[in-house]
Amino acid sequence: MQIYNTLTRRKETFTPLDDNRVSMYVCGMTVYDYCHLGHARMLVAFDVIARWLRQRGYALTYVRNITDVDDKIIARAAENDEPIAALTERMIEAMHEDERRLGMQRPDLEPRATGHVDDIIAMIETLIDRGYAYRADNGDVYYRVRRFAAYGALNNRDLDEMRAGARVEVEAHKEDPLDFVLWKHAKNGEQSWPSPWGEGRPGWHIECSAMSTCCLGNTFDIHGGGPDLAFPHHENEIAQSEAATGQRYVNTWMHAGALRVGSDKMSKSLGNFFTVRDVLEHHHPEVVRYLFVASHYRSAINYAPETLTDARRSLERFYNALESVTPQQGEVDSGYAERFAAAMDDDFNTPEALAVLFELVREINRRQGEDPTAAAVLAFELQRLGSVLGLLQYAPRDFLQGGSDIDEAEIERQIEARNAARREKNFAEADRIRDALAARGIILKDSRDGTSWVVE
RNA sequence: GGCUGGAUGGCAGAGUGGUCAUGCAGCGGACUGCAACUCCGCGUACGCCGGUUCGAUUCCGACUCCAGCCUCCA
Repeated sequence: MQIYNTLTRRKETFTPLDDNRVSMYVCGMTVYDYCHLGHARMLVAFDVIARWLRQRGYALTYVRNITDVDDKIIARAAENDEPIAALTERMIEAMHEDERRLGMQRPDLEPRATGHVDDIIAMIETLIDRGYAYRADNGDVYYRVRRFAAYGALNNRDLDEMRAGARVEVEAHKEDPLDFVLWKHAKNGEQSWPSPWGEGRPGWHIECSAMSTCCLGNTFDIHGGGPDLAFPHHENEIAQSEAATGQRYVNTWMHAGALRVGSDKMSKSLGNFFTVRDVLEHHHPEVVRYLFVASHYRSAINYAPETLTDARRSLERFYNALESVTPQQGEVDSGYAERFAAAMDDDFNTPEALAVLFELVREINRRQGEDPTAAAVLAFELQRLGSVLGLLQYAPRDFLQGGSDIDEAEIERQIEARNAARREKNFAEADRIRDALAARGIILKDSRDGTSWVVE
């Protein structure tokens, strides 16, 4: 299997540290608001990656953290006038619901920052002991970036050049503008924990170092995250962990591509985001998932509401094929599965894998007439491979008819009336009924077995 | 300015040194009472300029443009 490694900027043959066991840590959400589509894109990307690693027979431990202590959480809780824990619990629950609806498998572990404060403090103490961190006179603890020689390796950055262009605000307590905070001293009654440096709370970067090491060990196989985390977050994690343990931190770094809106990245700070729950009001969850899987996980996706309409049409092709056959297990040409696997083995090339599935669809449709059994067996294969991507999980009829509050019995009555008219060769009346339904977005499909309908 | 990545047919989106991506949309045909679904067929796509090569969209170099990161962000 080949995986693109951000660290080396090339595809590499993937070899786990421990035989067939794979350890993967992905940076998750800061839970102060609902997930938006950009988050969903990243979550789906790593869901597919996790699914394929397991499909390939690896015993995967997938860890994704939850950041439940942070400036924004504190600010939002104050804004809402609610306790921090109430806000974070609410958002975590919402996130899980979004995930469930998007057909995601849950990570094996979801450590929370607040549950690992002791580990965080211990790691900071080690860093101080080793000279990589210092307590400033205001009670903050900072990481001494220049002390870590390899700093910048993940992003191919040179410290001095960064400094030249840096718009780092003057922070009087830092020894160097590049230093970043490990422990923040508590200000007037903020949520805080006792520490050797006084009451305070962890900085953002340290929690991931502490939790990943805690869950997966000093060195593990894969570390992933969104496109905007490579710098500085992941760079800082490497600095913290390798300074603290003296060992290599991560072998393979993976970053998902951005989701853009127009020409901008979708982000909370730009305010141009669509929440997952809003989008799911109008679109089937699998359509959203298809949109992401139809692009390679590393490339940017330009989101516009129309892109989901296109995605739906493409998915309909799959479901149209599945609707007319009853999938059935049996001997099947392994060519499709092999090409599908080859695509997925090549850095999780889902667009290529989908192309194989579309070819499978064509063969199913072609065979239907003369060899229904072969078609049924191929349909089973289609569903099996689709499920690896988390697709084709719905009953075809439900997918094709879904999406609105329709009175099915009433539709059936209309269809019966139309078929009666057709039997009497009263095509004017038959067409009138069909057009009336079409005006409501309901499309009829006549076949040998009768008339079915789908929502446009 | 520095660092990364990108520019493929109407749109989306893979890929490759020399016959095919794939999907949507479009066009022609088949099926159908007519449609829808489906099937068959069609469209001289690879940003620009050089170079290497028998041959480059694919390799190399320059250029133009776009995006992300360099600050909290998935």
